[in-house]
Amino acid sequence: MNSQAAVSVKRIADSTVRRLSAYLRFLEDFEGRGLMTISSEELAKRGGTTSAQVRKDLSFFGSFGKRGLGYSVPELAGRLREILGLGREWKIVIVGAGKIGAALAQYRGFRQRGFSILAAYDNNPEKIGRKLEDIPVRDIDQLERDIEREKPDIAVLTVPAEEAQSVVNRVVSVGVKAILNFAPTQLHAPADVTVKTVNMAMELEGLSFALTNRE
Amino acid sequence: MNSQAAVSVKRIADSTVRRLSAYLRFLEDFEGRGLMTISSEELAKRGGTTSAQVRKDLSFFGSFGKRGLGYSVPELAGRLREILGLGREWKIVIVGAGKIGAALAQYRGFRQRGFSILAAYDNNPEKIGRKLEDIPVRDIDQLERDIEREKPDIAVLTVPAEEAQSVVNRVVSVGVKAILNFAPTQLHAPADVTVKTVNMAMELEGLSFALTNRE
DNA sequence: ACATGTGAACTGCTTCACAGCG
DNA sequence: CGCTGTGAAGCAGTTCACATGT
Repeated sequence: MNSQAAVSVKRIADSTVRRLSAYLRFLEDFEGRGLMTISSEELAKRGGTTSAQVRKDLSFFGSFGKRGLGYSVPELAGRLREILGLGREWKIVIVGAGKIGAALAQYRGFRQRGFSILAAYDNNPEKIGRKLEDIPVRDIDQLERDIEREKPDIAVLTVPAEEAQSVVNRVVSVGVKAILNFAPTQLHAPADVTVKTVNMAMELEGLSFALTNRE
Repeated sequence: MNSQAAVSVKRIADSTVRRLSAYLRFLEDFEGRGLMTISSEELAKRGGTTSAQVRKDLSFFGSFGKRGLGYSVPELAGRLREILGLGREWKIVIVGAGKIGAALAQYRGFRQRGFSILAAYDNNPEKIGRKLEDIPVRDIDQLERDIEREKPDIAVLTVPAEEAQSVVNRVVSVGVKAILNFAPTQLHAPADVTVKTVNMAMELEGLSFALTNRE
């Protein structure tokens, strides 16, 4: 009934997208083992959720299963890649070539999923001109010029908290619409810019809370 | 009316705890600037939420404000530290001394909030016996023995995805009740063990989805 | 017979709106 | 009067349960 792949008729919840991402990982695992079909129940068990949740998540995008049978592993994997926008290559710049920036630059998970790192930026003259693995470290003064020319899709922020908002303003001013923030600070950006923050301090405090408040 | 500090009468939502953590950060910022009181409205603006949300979040734990005035910055900061369990020192072990493990070992945010890293563990003989900054890298074979002796509160996992579940099983078997997982995989643990996962691949896919599905 | 797809019921987080109190 | 604290209302995400299709 619904032939288009990624129709967001309704607004899709963040939690749903995260689960789709998890399902895709399991499917790739199953694909590697040569399994051809999988049920919502099996997918649910792996992902720590329920079969109804799996079916509901998928139903926002179409009807990919066969009643009485389950889902075709390769087909569903393909559909999920389409839905998640993993069919194309996304270009990334890393802003901040400190410890975390360097670790990310060398993280192989990026490439594996079609994320290609163009460059890292820093203001430290010691680092500018060097390479992280095979990624050039450039002067942060070039940031806007380079972005306008190379049009990266995503900016990854690994600068100190105090500088993060100013970097957001700079990359947004030259058209970046997606930001992955590792600085432990709340960022403000226009509504058409998606910001995801990974905040280790916050996660640790969540663990501290959990350890403290259980009877 | 409610004299105890951290009474979880109701189950506190994860989202609430994350916001409390954010409020504390802002309060520390205000404290540094010598400001003495703050309203729920100001706290909300900074945190990208609403004043009602701030008041509701705090109301789960008591009545810390003064009507017509707002909150005392130092008092509220103290209360939040108490609620989040930041009054004491938490002991951490890092399992996996790869790029990310090394970056975390050197991350100053841990110490600042009272998280003290005891050691890192790896199975690579090249790394065992060395130090990351001033944190010893030990043989992962010692993991259980050391945990039983040193009783760390939190295990941070920076091992490959394939090994993550087995490390969970090992640390849980010797009493660890809180895990911060950086491996891109779904982990299963007993109900009394809190697991938080930081999954960069998932965040990136969330950005990919957002970039793909907007009209 | 079996597993999907989906309206309906439910649960729980967020927002509203105002009473309460400094 | 101003801002907190909080029941009540509203809304969104999850779970239920069953009709549907193979």
